[in-house]
Amino acid sequence: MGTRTAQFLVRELENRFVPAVRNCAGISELKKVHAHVVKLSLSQSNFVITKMLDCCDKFGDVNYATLLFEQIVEPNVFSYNAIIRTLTHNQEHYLAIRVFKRILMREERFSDKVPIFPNEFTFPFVIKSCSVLLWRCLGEEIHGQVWKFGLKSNSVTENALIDMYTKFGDLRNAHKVFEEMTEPDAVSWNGLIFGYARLGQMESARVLFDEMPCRTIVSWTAMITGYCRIGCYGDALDIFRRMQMVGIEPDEVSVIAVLPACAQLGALEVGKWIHMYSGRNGFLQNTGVCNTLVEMYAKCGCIDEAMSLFDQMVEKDVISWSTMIGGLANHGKAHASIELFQKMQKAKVTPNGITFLGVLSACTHAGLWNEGLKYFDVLRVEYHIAPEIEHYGCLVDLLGRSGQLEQALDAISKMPMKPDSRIWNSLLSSCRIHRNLEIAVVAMEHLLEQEPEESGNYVLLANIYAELGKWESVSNVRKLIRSKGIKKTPGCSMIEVENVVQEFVSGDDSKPFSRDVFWTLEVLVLHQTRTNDLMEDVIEDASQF
DNA sequence: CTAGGGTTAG
Repeated sequence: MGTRTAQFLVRELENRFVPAVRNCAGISELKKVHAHVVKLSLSQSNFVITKMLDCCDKFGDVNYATLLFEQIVEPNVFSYNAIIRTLTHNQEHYLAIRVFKRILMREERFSDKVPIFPNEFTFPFVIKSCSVLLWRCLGEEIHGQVWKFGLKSNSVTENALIDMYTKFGDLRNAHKVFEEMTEPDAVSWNGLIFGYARLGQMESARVLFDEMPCRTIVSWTAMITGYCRIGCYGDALDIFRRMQMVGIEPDEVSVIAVLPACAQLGALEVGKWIHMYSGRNGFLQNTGVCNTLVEMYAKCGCIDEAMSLFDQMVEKDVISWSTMIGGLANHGKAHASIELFQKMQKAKVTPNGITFLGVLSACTHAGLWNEGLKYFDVLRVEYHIAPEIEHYGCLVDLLGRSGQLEQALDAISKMPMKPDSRIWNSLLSSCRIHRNLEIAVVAMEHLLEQEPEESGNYVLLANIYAELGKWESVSNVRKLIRSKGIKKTPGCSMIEVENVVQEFVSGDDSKPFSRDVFWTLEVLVLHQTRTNDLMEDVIEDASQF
């Protein structure tokens, strides 16, 4: 039998494994196929191993992939690429780069062997891993390798470089790669747009967006995300509408991107339309779409609608549970929120730090101090979550509101991070409830040190003095505000009324119904005689109109 | 035999 015939037969044998590996429904099935591969002496076949590595990639089993790869004595560029791809796709970025380095080392150390050069299928993943790790000097080194291996005009590689530099916040080099491209495609433009969006520089993003010749749905979505990131939700909605006007049908990702804007603006009608649209197009199978819809309904005040959508979801992840738990807590339904958390544990979904923020705030709102303190321990001891500053905020809230002000102060001093203004604010308002001037002064000192320009802090201090009947101190604080020339930052909120999103800025009388609003507010205030001090300024403002 | 971009909870 000639060599050519033998090669043909081996190839034939290898090909038979392609459908077998492709049809594997999980890693255990792949292991069975692997057993056959070994039995037929094909465990060194780069072709078959590459197919199996792709399968590991699909099911996210990095360990098995590593095992498969490490037993090949002579990997070729296909198997190297497959293992790097698997590692990058499964967030093992450091390992991906280690394997890449092995290709380069091999070239130096085994010059007698068949050389292996990284190619256009290697670099996009290596560059991606490098950008996730934010490893700048390595990124520049790899950029050099791209030149060395003659890939500086491969568009996928160049686009990966653009993406990498924008992730580093290095728009200069991103532009440089872009300008050197012979024909930048949509991905290249989108890379730059997203780079500016990430930095919150939406004017620059907008210039590129208007200028680019080949806008895709990804470009529109990048703009929506960017506007949401800097809080320009109205602009995000505008872009979404314009996208539809030019005839682009929203997909799952763009729906997920625009719904937070609806939630923040209270644009319920748009949100409802997206819900219907998602139903028509089968998007409700997508957990992310449902998660953002639940969030939107909760933020727009439709907690029952949020709950029924949550109940109907085909698959709930940790975000779904956290959103619903937090939504219930924000609606004052503390017991329902805590119950749902217990259901989540029964459903064997592991909560994370954000889940506990919802639970803790529910406990605070319901006055379940001890329950809340218990959960603070549960998150640390049972789930090994390192509390972040927001969790300490909840802890200070729980201790403070239950009147344990010394313990709250003690907890703050034991925080592993520097307490910020929100922490001191929380303590301060607890001092006000429990009329503790001593600790209030401590909190106030820290607060004014951090935010000397924030007028609200002085108002809060004045209110505490007022509640304690120290009228002289009250007028001293007011004088202080005036002498420092501190301006009040106007409060602002938005709500949808008859399909139009209305923005309210405190003290603003330009709306046709401002009079009614202020009048209603006054009625409400009259019912709140105990908090007269706090509302004093509001009434003062209102009476001008 | 293989490749790249946009997405959700505080």
